[in-house]
Amino acid sequence: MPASSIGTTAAFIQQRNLVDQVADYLTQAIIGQRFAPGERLSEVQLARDLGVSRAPVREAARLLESRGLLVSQPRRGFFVRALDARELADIFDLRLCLERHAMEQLAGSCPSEALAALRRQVEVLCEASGSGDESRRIEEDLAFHRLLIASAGNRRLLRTFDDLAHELRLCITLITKTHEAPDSIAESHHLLLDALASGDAPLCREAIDYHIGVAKDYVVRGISENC
Amino acid sequence: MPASSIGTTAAFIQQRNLVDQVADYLTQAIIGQRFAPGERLSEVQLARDLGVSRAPVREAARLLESRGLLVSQPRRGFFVRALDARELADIFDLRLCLERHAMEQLAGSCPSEALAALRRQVEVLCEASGSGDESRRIEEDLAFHRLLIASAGNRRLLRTFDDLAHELRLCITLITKTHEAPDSIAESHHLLLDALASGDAPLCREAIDYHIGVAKDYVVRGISENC
DNA sequence: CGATTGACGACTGTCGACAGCTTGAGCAGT
DNA sequence: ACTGCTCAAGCTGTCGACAGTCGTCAATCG
Repeated sequence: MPASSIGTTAAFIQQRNLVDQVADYLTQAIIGQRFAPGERLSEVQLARDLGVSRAPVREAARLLESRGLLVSQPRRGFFVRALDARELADIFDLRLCLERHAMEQLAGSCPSEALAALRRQVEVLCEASGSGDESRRIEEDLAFHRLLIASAGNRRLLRTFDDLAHELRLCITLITKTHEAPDSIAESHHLLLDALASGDAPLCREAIDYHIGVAKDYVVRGISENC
Repeated sequence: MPASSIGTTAAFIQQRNLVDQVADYLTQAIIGQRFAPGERLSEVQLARDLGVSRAPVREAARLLESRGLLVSQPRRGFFVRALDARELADIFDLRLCLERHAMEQLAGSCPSEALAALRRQVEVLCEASGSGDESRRIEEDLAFHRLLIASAGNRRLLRTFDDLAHELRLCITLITKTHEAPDSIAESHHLLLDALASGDAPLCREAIDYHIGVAKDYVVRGISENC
């Protein structure tokens, strides 16, 4: 979805399920910081702007609420999620919890196809990292970690990660706006591959702990400096 | 601060909300097996039966979908979630992931008040277990594990557990309908307390692994025999 | 001058209605 | 008897409208 089309709001709503389109629009607008954190969103105004009725707007907003991008107050409406340092730390702690579980499970039995797929994704990520397109780098990074979780074979775990990924995408994007990400991030995924290949569970745990720890420090420090 | 006053008052006031009432009704109906697994639910018919319009029914159904009690297909509507053995195993695997994380974290630093609160909850659970009220026993059991997660201090982790708890409640209730739960279950929570009190991380991990493993075996075996 | 109250405006919660899609029954043809 | 088609009924997706509620701000009172 080209970022330019978001500006022409009414034209953008033309193709699929209205709810999904509105949800995509809202997601992009929040990620792109076109709504300020904590800002109140009016259903009627959004509906007017997008040229649809309130029903799909309301339903899309509930969807984003379940994804943690919006919060609602009864009879007051929806507000853009404002993340403080503590919530951010909680998000990365949960992320560590999920990925550590996947890593430890894969340490025991990681199918060679899964490892190969992860290796390919790291290559894609490194290439995206060199392209200078920050948004693409973030997506490929998330895609790698999603693949890691998916390789563990637990669909419910994957669903939980996908839920969390929306919040991750939000805070990572916000930070990247003001802080350059170090180039070493993409490369550091090789350490995860090495740990998986070794089949050593404690090493896998150590690798993912370090990896997520670095990312967490990077984001939490960025937030603390900004606000 | 008496937890009862604030909790019940707020709940009572928000209960005026039609969406929440419909959600409660649907939840109880699904848990109580008044809808068959996989059964299609018609928005119009539910609205007629409950004497409300489709809007709150639709919104409540989306809420239950996000909780994993319903699934939706575009232009086809909502269906009662039917759990197979694999999904059940996935649910308990995720539960282990979350609780293991909380236990390992608490092993390092478990405030004495938190440990005391957990101890009290185990007593409540044992008493409920002896009362013969299966529904109450399940709720007190879930309450203990919720308290365990909450003690770790990560709100995002707690939210994830709360989401999962609806699915847990569903499958545990279904199993309990046909299979008597062994009395030892309530008592076995003491092992978790002992592990926490010891402050030994590997012991904590071992304790929760065993505890969730027993519960998982109990439920998965029940499902396999039933279907 | 500060606190209180009451009216105004905006918004959410809820409702009934309509169009297009899905489904299943019934009919025609083989 | 079986397969394919038609069509009617029911359903979801979406819409516009109304009523009750909340925040705001000015007028009033201590």
